[in-house]
Order: sequence, then C-alpha cells, then structure tokens
Amino acid sequence: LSRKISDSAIRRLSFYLRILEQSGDEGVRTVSSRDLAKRIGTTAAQVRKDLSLFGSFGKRGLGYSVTKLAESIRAILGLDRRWRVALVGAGRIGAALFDHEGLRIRGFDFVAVLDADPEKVGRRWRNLKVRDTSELPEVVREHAVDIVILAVPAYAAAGVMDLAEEAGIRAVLNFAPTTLRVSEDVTVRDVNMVMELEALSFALSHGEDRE
Amino acid sequence: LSRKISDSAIRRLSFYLRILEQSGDEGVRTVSSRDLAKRIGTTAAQVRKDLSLFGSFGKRGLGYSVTKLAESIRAILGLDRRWRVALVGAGRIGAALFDHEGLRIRGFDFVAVLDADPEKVGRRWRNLKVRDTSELPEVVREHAVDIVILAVPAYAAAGVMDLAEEAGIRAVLNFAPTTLRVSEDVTVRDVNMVMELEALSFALSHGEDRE
DNA sequence: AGGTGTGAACACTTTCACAGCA
DNA sequence: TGCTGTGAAAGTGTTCACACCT
Repeated sequence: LSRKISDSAIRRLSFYLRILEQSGDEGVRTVSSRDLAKRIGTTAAQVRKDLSLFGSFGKRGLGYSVTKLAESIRAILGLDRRWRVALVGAGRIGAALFDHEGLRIRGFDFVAVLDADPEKVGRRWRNLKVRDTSELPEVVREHAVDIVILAVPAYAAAGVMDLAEEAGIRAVLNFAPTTLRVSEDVTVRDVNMVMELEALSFALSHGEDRE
Repeated sequence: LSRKISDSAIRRLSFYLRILEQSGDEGVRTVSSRDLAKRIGTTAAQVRKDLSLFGSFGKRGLGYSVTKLAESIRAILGLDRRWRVALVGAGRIGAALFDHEGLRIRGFDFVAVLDADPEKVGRRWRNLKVRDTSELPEVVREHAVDIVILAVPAYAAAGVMDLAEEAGIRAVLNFAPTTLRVSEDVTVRDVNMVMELEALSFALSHGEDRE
C-alpha cells in the first residue's frame, strides 16, 4: 500500500466495521453504501470511495456482504490479529482503560502496567504486577509489546516517550496534554479531553448567532 | 463570526493557548509564529493563518505578546467564562473525568452527576449527590447546565441524548461508541479509545514496508 | 533586519455523475 | 433496475511568497 490514506478515512473504516458487526448480529446479510452512509452520517459516495482505496468489495446492483466486508475491513485495519499493549500510568485514566472491555474484544490485550509511584509498583492489577516505569524497555522486550498507552501527567510524558522509543515502540496512544516530538516512524495519537471540551466551548460561544 | 472555522484550526488554537500559558510561566514576554509552530509541530504560516481568521494580534517585526495573545485566544475559544457540566454515567470513565483537575482549571465545573443504576443513585461524589439519569431535564434546568458529558454504555447513549436534547442542551461530549443522530444546532464530539487504537493498529500494519 | 498578515498556488478530500456489471 | 467503482469537478485546508509595518 503506497498511497497515503487520510486519517478521516481510517476513522470511517472503524465506524463501518462497528455498523457491520451490529448489522451482522441483527441478521442482516447485505448492506448498500447508502445504508452504511446513513448510519454514520456521511454520503454513499464517501463510503464507496473509502472502500475503493483498498479494493473492490461489493457486487453491483446488490451491495456488500456484511460478513465479507467486515472481514475485509478487519484485515485492512490490522484487526485480524491481537495486539500487545503496555499501560504506563496506573492512575484513574489508566484504570478506566484497563477495565474497558471493548479493548479486549477488539483485539487489544494489556500485557503490562507500569507506574513511577513506588507506592503503586508491586501491586496487583488483575493478573499483572505493576512495574516501575523505568523498566519500560525491559518490559517491552519481555512481553513483545506492540503499543504503549501513555496515561501519565504531562510533565512525565516526554521522559516515558524517550524510554518507549529506546525500546523500539512504534505506536503510542497519548493521554497527556503535551505534543510529543518523536521520530518519523513512530505513530502517536493524542486523546485530550480538555481540548474536546474547548472545542465545545468554541461551538457554544459562536453558534448562537448562526442562521 | 460568519465564516466556517475548521476543526483542526480550533484544535490548534487550544494548543497555542497551552504553549502560551507555559511560556508565560517561564517568563517569556513575546513569541513569534515560528516559535509557536515549532512547539506544536506545524508551520509558521499555519499559525499566522489560524490567528488571522480571528483578527490581528501580532506586531510586525516583533511577534505576539504572550499574555495578550493568550487572552485573545481564551476569548475566541469562549474560555473567558466558566462552563457548567453535567456528567451522565458514574462509571470508571466518569470518575476519571470527574477527578481530572485540568478540566476545572480550564473553566469546566461539574455541577451534576447522574447514573441509571439505582445502586449508585443517591451516593455522594465529593460535594454532589448522584441523581437518576431520567431526571436529566430537571437537573439541566436546576443547574443551568451548558455541556453534557456522556459516559454511559453504547446501548444507553441514544436515550440519554434524547433527554439532553429535550432539555435544550447544545453541546455533548460523547464517550459511548455510537454515532448520535442529533439536530442541526447540537454539537457532539466523540471520544473513542477503541477507534484510536484501531488507527494505531492500521499504522502498524501498513507502516512496516515504508521507505 | 525581523516577523506579521494575506492573496494566490498547491495539495488533499469530498461530492458528483455516470459507465458498467449483476 | 439497482448499486458499485471511479474519473472529473468542486470544495477545503495548507503552504508559499511577498508587501508592509516596527
């Protein structure tokens, strides 16, 4: 796959997959691009374009087989395997993620939990013992970690990121409100609750006088 | 403000503000578009363009006054006031948000917590008593709620959204993995951890064979 | 010189419209 | 007929380049 796929296209693929799985459970056998579009609030053309980036999955005049398309999207997104995740930061957010059933269902397994607080190190989190954050490189090697979730305070984020890079990690989900400077081949995704609320604040402040 | 402002521009404004506040704390008096750009990983032209959407805040040859620009961005984002937030869903994610200091600092106050579980209703969350989700419309009126945070399971999200719309809520932060169909003048922002991890999964699956 | 503000060029995304297969 | 797959058109967002102010 050589051409660049936009972020929004990938996000929509995730959506399509969710809809397809739901439809499958409801016993639906085929869907059209229009069906999918309506469910996630986009256009039929957009759906077809997104899918066409990766191949031809439908039948003209008929639509898409729910199970086959779901299978194809799973393959595209790399969800036809399981991923090994290390959680750094055993605080509130970390705990919420750790307990999130949805992650395991979708193929993401927590294989390690780390924290910098000596008070927390050594404690049991379900079947895992909390390790010290400084041990991240060893932990990554020991458990063949694919993805690191950063749920630490902002001031600690850059340091952990350095450890993660040192350990050869190529994908990071960052909950700390900082922009992490990383090398070319590391993918970082930021989740920032404050920023989302600020966007709502903007919408509320400027939407009043619309239309 | 009549023209449309892109989502990414607003997200960047939030970033600029964070950098400015940090710089201010460090005693810096002025910054250039290049300084800001470097810090958040974009271009100087982008920074100037973003700001120019809302006015002229800089001095040619000099740059921007840290305090004045911060003040201006706060006004743009509507952060020159406090917002009243109701949290629906007193689970793990809800708790993590409720305890998130960053939200209060940025002007977002939790004025109510609601849950559908009778077991949880009536309990104290710091200074608040958990109310039943069905009471959302009254709660919104009583506390003049501006923003609803939806931290409920997917199956419950649509129902709560209906109550929120009925109550006249115009801004929702949604953590449930569902696309909420809402009327034109309601702004919904979705935060979806699974989707973020799927994007990482995609990057890992397709990045291997790069350069 | 140094750095902003901005029209114009460019790149990317979405929508349109239709040929072509079931 | 119904619906996909896709070039071409339209629309958005980003980068360039430079006039202009301090």
